[in-house]
Amino acid sequence: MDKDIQDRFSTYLEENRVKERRKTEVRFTILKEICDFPKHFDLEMLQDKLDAAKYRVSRATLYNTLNVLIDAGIIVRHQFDAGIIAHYPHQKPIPIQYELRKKAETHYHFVCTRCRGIREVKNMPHIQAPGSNFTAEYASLCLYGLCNRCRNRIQREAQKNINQSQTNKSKK
Amino acid sequence: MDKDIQDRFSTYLEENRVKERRKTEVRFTILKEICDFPKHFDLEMLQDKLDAAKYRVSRATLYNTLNVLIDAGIIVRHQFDAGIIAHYPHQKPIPIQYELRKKAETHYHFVCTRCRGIREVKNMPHIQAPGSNFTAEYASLCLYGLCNRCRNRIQREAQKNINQSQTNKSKK
DNA sequence: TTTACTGCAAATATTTTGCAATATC
DNA sequence: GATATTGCAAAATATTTGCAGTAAA
Repeated sequence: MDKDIQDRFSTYLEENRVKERRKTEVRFTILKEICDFPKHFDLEMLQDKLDAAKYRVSRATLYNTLNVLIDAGIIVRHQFDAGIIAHYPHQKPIPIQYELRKKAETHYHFVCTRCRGIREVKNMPHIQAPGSNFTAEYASLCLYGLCNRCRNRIQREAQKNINQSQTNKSKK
Repeated sequence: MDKDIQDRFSTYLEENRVKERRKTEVRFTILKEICDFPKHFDLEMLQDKLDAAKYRVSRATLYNTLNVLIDAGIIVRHQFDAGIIAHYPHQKPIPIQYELRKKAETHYHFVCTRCRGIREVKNMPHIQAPGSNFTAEYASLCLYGLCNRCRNRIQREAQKNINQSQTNKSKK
């Protein structure tokens, strides 16, 4: 499976779609590490993984390689907090995530608006685009809402507040 | 319609969902300008619009207000180039776009992978999420592909290349 | 009168670029 | 040998924060 992806990347580099592209050890090593991630990953995770493998790559090269891989159609970029999640002070945005496109195509993403957890949901919903004159190559669907844990937590907190206000009333 | 949105913002500010929030002239003025945009807009466009209205607002306040509006469920954030568009040197990413949530819910977005144009498509495709145990509040669907103009342009260019290589052959 | 909001400038974070050295074709 | 890639550090961008002054509750 990894082999298949490496081959596809090879073919892309041979194609010279954008300009002449070269097959380098750095690019294939980065791709190899990417293939090992079970889910999506961010830049820092990738950097750490390469460090752990004692393979030093500069940040600039990492950004460049990720773009080449995106252009090759091998990985996709996700920005999961775009949408309806506000960025408040001291609450850092979700870093941009990357994922093998092959994997991304088998599921969709559910983002909890409270804890910001990202859950992969296996069954891709059926999307039926109405008659239109463009060719969609790729669809990105992100659902926002509350995960079970946060929904329960909110309910418990609401209950606690009600209890408290009743206690306060009886004091008066 | 604007009135309705202003009222909803008012209600949100009174609710103190996150912490105490205050109704300020700045916030309502920004929202008023936002309501005027026919489509999505980015931070710079909003800043320019406020400048044109001779209304000075600092950048920090603008970011803060946008987050408050997102949290209030009045606007949504879009990052249209997350996905399958590579960021090459000298090719700036599409700036983060904002849009009235009400508007966003009536259409979806199609992003051309070549010219990066964003087209709103009126008919929202029917999305049927399979049985799952979370409550989706909002769905963001982005389709990537080639717009008609770019598809034609690519075809023309391909044809030109074929013609050229034939001319070269006959020279030899 | 308490606490949130605002503007400003500085600090952070993120991504890109210019250039010299290196590797691929 | 010509040109793309890489690493490094500096630059450009984008966003956040600290703080002092102002305004809303």
